[in-house]
Amino acid sequence: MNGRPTIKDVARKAGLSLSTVSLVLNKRENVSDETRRKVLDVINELGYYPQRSARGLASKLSGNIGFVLTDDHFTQAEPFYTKIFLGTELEARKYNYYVLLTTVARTVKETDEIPRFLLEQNVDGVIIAGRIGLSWIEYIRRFKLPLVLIDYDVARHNLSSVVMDNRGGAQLVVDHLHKGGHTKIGFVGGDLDHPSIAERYLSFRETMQARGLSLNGAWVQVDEADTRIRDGYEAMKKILNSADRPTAIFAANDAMAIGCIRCLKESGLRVPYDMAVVGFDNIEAGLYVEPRLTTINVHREEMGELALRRIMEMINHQNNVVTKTLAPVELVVRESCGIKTQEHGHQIPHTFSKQGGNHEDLAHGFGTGSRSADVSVGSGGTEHEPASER
Amino acid sequence: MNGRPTIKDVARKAGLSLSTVSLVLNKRENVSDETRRKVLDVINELGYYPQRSARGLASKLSGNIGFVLTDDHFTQAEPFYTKIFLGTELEARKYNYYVLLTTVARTVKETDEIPRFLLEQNVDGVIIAGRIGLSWIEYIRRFKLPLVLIDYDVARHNLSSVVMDNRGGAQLVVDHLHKGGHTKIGFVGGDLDHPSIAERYLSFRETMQARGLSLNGAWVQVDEADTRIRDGYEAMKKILNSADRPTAIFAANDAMAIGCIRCLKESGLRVPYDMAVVGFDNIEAGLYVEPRLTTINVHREEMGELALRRIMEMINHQNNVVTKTLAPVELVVRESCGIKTQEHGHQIPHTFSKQGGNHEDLAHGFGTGSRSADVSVGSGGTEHEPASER
DNA sequence: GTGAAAGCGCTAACAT
DNA sequence: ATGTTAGCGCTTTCAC
Repeated sequence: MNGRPTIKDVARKAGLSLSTVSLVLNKRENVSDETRRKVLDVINELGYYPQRSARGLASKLSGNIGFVLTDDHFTQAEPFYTKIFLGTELEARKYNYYVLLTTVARTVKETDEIPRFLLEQNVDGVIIAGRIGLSWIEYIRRFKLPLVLIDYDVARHNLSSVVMDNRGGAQLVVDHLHKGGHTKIGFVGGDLDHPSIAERYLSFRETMQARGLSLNGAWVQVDEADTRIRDGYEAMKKILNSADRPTAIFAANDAMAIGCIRCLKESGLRVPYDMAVVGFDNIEAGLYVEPRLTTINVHREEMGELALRRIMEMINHQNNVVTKTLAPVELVVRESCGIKTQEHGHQIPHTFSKQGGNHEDLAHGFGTGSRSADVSVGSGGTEHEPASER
Repeated sequence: MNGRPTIKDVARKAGLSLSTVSLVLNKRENVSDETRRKVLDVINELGYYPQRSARGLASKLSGNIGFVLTDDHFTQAEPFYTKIFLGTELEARKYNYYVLLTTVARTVKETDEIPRFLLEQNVDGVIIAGRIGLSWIEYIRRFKLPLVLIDYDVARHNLSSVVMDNRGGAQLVVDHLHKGGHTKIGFVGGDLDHPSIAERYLSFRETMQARGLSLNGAWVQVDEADTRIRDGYEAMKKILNSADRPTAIFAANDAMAIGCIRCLKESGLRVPYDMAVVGFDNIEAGLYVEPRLTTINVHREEMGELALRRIMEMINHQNNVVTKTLAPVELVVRESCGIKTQEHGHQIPHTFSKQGGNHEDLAHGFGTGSRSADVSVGSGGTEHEPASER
């Protein structure tokens, strides 16, 4: 931490004043090209880097962004939020910003620790990722810092957010099934309080109607308490009880879809031949069910990136307009939707993103011949196994 | 970011000087109790918090620790390093330190980005977690910052490290199998360049000898290129080719153990009845194989904690003695080792309808997502149930 | 376009 | 035990 060159050294060696060097450092316009060159040369020669805290103190900006995550989200096996964080971090480098990651309990309690970066004015903006207690959002708002939510939103708070295009995704699913010949499509959901689930559900209904497909109440089960495997299983059971059955199920997320598949298998039904199933989220487990799950994918890193860019805009331009950013989604076609059945050898329609194949590399396990040829979009993937040498 | 009270305001309101307030802030001894009380009261009243950058500039300490992780480690599904990071972060709060998480490629390339916190003197110490290119270690060493490795070590670099007790773990495994009546124990490994794998292997040999158990060369397969499922599968195949077969296999990690189990099942052998299998690491996937895997667990958060404490010692006391810290491990007994099953002679229930499914907690993003990774353990033999509700 | 000077909010000698 | 006084390394008016 010692003996490293300071801006003073640069100024002296360049035969210029501190302020001129500072202007160059901050990429201001009013510096002659010649001067700029000279300063840059000296900086390079000396291996100079401006020191963070000094900068922060003088500029009133910390150069940090706070990234808040509930602990359960951070440590869950599905690396959803870690990837979002990674996207944010990578993007932040371009702005020479740091991301301070902190986890919190779901809701603020009196006794709880408040992220210190708020109290110490150590961040210029805050990103909150994932569903979190309203109390946290309200608490953090009071600091009057630029704030962006990722993968979550609260209608009544009018905050900027980056969420995946849930509506678009639901539309992709319905259209895909429809094109595949399905007209009797059911929906399985739960926890409609969650904005993402609610949007998927609403968009499902809208798209069905827009395509002239009729909705059957018995095929739509959205009253489950949660959106986990068990809930999907239970919802599927109810649907199977109806006299007339749908030929395809759209599950509000992959966990529920997996539950549906289990239920169908237990009932002796074959997926996708007797019933097609499509999920949402593209979690890794979707690759391990049989048949592998057709689902909707979103580029997680991109979401983190978008949020960071938005925050930086707010910081740099005092631009506090509330924006709702939609991260594009794509359909990942695997076996569970039954469009390309091996029996009939149908082709996969062109409308599907080629990038879907990228996610195949999540494939787990190794081919010992047990798995039939992949029916997937894009190139075959590299195999990937759980942590070996970590 | 404005109008917040400064140390000046506190001093004025308390009728004291700046330095006295500063002394209180920094918990120095030479302040009368009365004065301290008064200052603390005013601080509370004003809601004052010292500002990070100002502190940093004056004290020459950034108040940050750099946490370096290779990107593949960070985003892998097994939340091993995220939990270590979490442990570090939680512990850092106690010291009022921030942890700057950054990911890097495996090895330093000329074109690569160097973690900026090094260049900007924005950290007081660095933690590197997981196996990483030597070039990185060498590069970072040059900054002369306190440095601690987690879950990795490089013999010739004489660095402080926190690693799990690999030798102790291997001993636990051998002793457990031995006590269960096994005397013919095989070992499956690979990539002996990895210090953890090498230690497990060496300790396996040592313990076997110490217990008077003979080693059969045909039962020890450590030449696989890697330590993944596939490698375990191949190694197991070789062992099964030997005329005389062991009754138990100790795999160098869980991935390999899973490979062993697959191979055994394909060969029509029953685990644990025909062959017991024990792994190492306690990865989640070990809960989803059938039978569920007996393994060695380490408290990940604790490892992160220990490293942070060590770094703080180095920073605060200029204590640069090199220390090797062992994080304690524990045996997690499940069905694959056959000990418990034999004793109690019960079947292994493993159906969705009864247990709620192994993937019950895969729900991501939304939903409750609580994954109680409770590892109830001990050679005491407590049965460990996967996180699932009913 | 460049320089001089005044801080930013804190810590750390050094006095008292 | 408390106060005085310099800075820490940078940004930012404001002159010129």
